[in-house]
Amino acid sequence: MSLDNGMFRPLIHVTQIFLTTDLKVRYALYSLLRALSKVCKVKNLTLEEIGKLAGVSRATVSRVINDYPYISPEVRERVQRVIAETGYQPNMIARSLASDRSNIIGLVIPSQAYAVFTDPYFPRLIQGVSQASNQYKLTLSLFLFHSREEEDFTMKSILNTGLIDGLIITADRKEDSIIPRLLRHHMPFVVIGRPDTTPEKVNFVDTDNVAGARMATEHLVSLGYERIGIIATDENTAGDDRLHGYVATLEEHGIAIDDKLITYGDFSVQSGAQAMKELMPEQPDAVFVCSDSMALGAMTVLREAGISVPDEIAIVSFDDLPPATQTEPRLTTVRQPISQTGQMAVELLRKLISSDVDHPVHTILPNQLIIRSSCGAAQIKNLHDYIDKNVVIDV
Amino acid sequence: MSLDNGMFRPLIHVTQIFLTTDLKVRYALYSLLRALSKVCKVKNLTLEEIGKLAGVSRATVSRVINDYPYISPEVRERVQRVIAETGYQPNMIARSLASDRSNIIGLVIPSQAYAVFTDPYFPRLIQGVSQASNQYKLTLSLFLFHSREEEDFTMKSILNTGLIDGLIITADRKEDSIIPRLLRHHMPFVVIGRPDTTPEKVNFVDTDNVAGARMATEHLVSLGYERIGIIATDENTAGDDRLHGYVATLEEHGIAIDDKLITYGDFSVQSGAQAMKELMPEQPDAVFVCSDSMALGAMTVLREAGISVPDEIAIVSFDDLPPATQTEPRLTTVRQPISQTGQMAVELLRKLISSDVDHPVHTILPNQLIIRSSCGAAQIKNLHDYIDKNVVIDV
DNA sequence: ATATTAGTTGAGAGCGCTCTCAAAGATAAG
DNA sequence: CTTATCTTTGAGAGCGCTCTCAACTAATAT
Repeated sequence: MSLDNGMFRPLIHVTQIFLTTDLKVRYALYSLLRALSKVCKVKNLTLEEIGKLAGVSRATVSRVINDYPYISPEVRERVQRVIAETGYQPNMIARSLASDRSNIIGLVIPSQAYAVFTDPYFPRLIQGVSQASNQYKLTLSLFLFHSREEEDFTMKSILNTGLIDGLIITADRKEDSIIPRLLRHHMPFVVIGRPDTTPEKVNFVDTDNVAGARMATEHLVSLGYERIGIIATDENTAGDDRLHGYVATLEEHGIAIDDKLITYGDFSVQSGAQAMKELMPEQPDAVFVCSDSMALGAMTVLREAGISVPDEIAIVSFDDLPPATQTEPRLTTVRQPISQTGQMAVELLRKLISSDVDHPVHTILPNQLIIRSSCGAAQIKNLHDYIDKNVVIDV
Repeated sequence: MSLDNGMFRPLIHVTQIFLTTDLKVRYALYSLLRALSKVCKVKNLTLEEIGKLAGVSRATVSRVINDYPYISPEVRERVQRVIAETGYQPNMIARSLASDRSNIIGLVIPSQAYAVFTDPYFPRLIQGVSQASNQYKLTLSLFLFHSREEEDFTMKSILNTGLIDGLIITADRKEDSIIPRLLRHHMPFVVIGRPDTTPEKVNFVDTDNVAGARMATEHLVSLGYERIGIIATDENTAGDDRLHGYVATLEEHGIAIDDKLITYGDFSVQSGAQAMKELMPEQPDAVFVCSDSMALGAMTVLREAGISVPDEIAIVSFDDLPPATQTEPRLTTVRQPISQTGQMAVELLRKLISSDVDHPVHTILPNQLIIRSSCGAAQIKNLHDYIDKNVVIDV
């Protein structure tokens, strides 16, 4: 780039300024450089230059930075001082090229479902993944897709350009999952939520949806409810597992399963409202709603119909996200450790990337039942009966 | 890595397989490679190897890929065929190192405010940014911070390691903004929302909050309301601008500003409820609530108090996010083009990165007034009076 | 005493790309 | 036919790191 085209553009790169061997001159040049950096973008220092400043070779500086043993204390100290003084940080891209590892992981959300941008579940999950990424000095890339062509194109580049070390997949489709493709490319990845196909070959982190649904249903049964409906979801395995937990619990208690009491939504508020409208003619005395968002919709419908919660119908939901404490009455719900799920996924992915894992790992995190007002427990039962590590009373 | 440690680990890297000059042998080797790739991770092809397969040099392949002119049609065709057959994609990291450009941009959310993970505004914004990033083949990195130390550390690495080409900043703090730091480092960046300090030096994309608030307030005034309250926010410039539009409009109509009718929230549902409780003793006949989320909280409080919307109090809000159509009555609200804001930010950032922009650019996108039921317009006015490009009637 | 080992450093060869430069052939102009 | 210009290609020098190898010193074993 010549100086005359676009005078004073903030991109004049200054290199090779440290080639002189006189230490005083070098330090003078460094001050100059610092002054210059106030005006324009100055090229970052390199290992070589730090080496020159510290009077050692590039290799030695690299060793100090990467905590290799076998460096004399004096040299290490000298190099570290220069690094501290200059604020040097190694160029990630060069490092990636040389080490064949970018320290960039991707969070992929293949589904284009409306709920992905609506349900507070995802921000929370992203927060957990982000926090763990920061902690482990990984750069987190986010991949959302707005059409199948876009997904196809972007996935191709993720898999072939070598930029991404590994992936975390969430909200995958049941049909046409992207998992086989990842498996084929031998890309390290962790799925959040139980994969629908070949879970045995896949590393995943999930919460114990069956046990969570069992707790919720058991709670309703123990409170004496008998016509217990469910608003499940049929587009993902979490919904399947929760439905399964519900069915199993009722059967254990000898309560017949009534298909008319089983409805489905898609995690959105509207779908919860819709499902509750389907359920009302069946006159359930309690409903296990498989997400807080759907419970929000369901409760709005009940209020409009003048049906009181929990007096005429009890509600227990799933997630324990902010909406759960903003309803009237506040929701009894199964708390998922969402942020922790994201963190565990990152930790597992790290192990996969460094080949520390030989066989697929399945991490299942426990859920808790949070008892508030929507289930009617306060009116009926002595709450002290519920003292249990998996139950929190927050009436 | 030796073969005997951890047999068949999927990381055996195969290189230099194309060194032979006999074309038939080379193709045979390629088939072998493909078979091998079913079993283990095979090193990606390189420019050099594609060149060998096409019988040209690395430089020529690079030219084909980067659409340089001055390539003979036959050579271009031949190279493209090899690329298509092999599915070759250039290694992004090597490309970044050589070109000093990573094509990675960062989305930074410095604020640790609760609302960031709660207000549906952010998912929508992220969606817009992501969509434009995909479109322009940029990789989007997400930077959320959970503590000041984490922010400090991560920003340092963003600014010094050369991984990130440019940043999009949103939800910046008013106090202790990160903008000066970015300016000092000459990092290309675009702010979403008007920056509080030195906006003249900063590239930003914002929606026209003043005009939006004017439309909302004007609408309420034109419907005959006289005691018009506001739930603003004081932690960011969007709130300032909306308050400003509200005040200006009332003054223009000769309506005295009553400080008791001005309250503040923080975009959360709870804060909206809280503010409405403060407002109720003042008996406003209409309230301009500066976000849908806060309007949600406000309307819950009103319903609990048995105050009917819009019969006893009219509500107009801001955002037009999903909650706006899920309330009863549905919200009259100022629609922000949130996704488009994110897209514009990416487009502007691209220009900044390639130094196509000399002076700071300020893009202000127009908002629309969406008239639904919560303002009482349906009962009072002939809606056809509102035919205007900035007004949508959706009663 | 010498041989061996451990500790400490630098030289230098990559990683897979981009981009400049020069060379060679083709074409147009004199 | 020569000279100038345009088109087309390859060689090769980086980009800023990592990592192997070899060299040298100092400490320990034989």
